Amino acid sequence: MLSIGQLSDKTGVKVPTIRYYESIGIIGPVGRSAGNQRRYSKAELDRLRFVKHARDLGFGLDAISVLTSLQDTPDRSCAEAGEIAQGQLADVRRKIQQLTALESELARIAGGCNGTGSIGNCYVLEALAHHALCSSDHSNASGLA
Amino acid sequence: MLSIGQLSDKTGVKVPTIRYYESIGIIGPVGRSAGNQRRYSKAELDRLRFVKHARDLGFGLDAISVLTSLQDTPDRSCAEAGEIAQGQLADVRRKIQQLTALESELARIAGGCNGTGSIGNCYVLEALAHHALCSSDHSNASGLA
DNA sequence: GTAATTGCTCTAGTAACTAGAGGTTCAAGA
DNA sequence: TCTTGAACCTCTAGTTACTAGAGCAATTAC
Repeated sequence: MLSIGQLSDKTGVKVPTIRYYESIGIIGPVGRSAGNQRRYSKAELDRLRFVKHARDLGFGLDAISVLTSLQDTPDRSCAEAGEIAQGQLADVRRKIQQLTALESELARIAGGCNGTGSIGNCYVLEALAHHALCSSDHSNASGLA
Repeated sequence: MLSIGQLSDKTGVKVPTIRYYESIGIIGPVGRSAGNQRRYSKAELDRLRFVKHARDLGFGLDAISVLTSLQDTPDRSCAEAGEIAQGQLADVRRKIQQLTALESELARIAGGCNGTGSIGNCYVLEALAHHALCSSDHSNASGLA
């Protein structure tokens, strides 16, 4: 049996995060020691590793909830799991596209400043003030950074 | 003079967001009508457009605060504005790199499921359970999606 | 046995908004 | 002028996925 600190070391998930996951039901409540401290078994270690891996791959906690609940019903079709993964892949691809557009815009804006001018005629501030100077349309791209 | 709704229409920034920006000082408090409703001038329209454009480019509100305060001191060097833009560019490039690594991993995982199997031997769930199946190291990539 | 570490619960804070309640003001038509 | 409906006001709370801190209890190593 592992303490919460040992579980944290083995998974790379921080202790407060583990407690947070328990509080929102991502991982179940777990047995306690005589002194009320959490004790984790191998099965719970595996589940947390699953959660960690999925988080690292960018899955939201809601999606992870669905995936873990799917694991508990081995007879159902795996189509749902496939769809979630496909959705996540589509998300990532969309974000890459938007970020790539932003990158070229930002490179142009940042490249226009050599640091020697004064604010009064700063290209960076000019460019930020006037969308017309932009080549691509990056509206609705917020929430990416 | 514009009402908050007209300002919203002209900038694409939603009404509650404008009030939120005012509450945190991103845009200043503004004149009011006899009935206590906000009234905006051309200068305030310009400032909100600047904020919107910078947000669309992924700048955080903290960075935007610095940039707008720079605008008010036209004599200072523009090096600071340049650094902020370079920092944002570096951020975007780092995110693109991480997302690209995630993309190939996810494509492999999602591609392993044709939706016809059952959960018991689902490749998606297998792959999520075992980091060892991954070719790249995507740890610490969370917070991207 | 004692000291250091680790654990416990609870509250509040982060970014950047969004949603809703409950009430007021404005603009246009009758 | 009156009325109606849209737009406005403030305030609180919720969102995602955690993180930080207070104040106290349990465990572990020496």
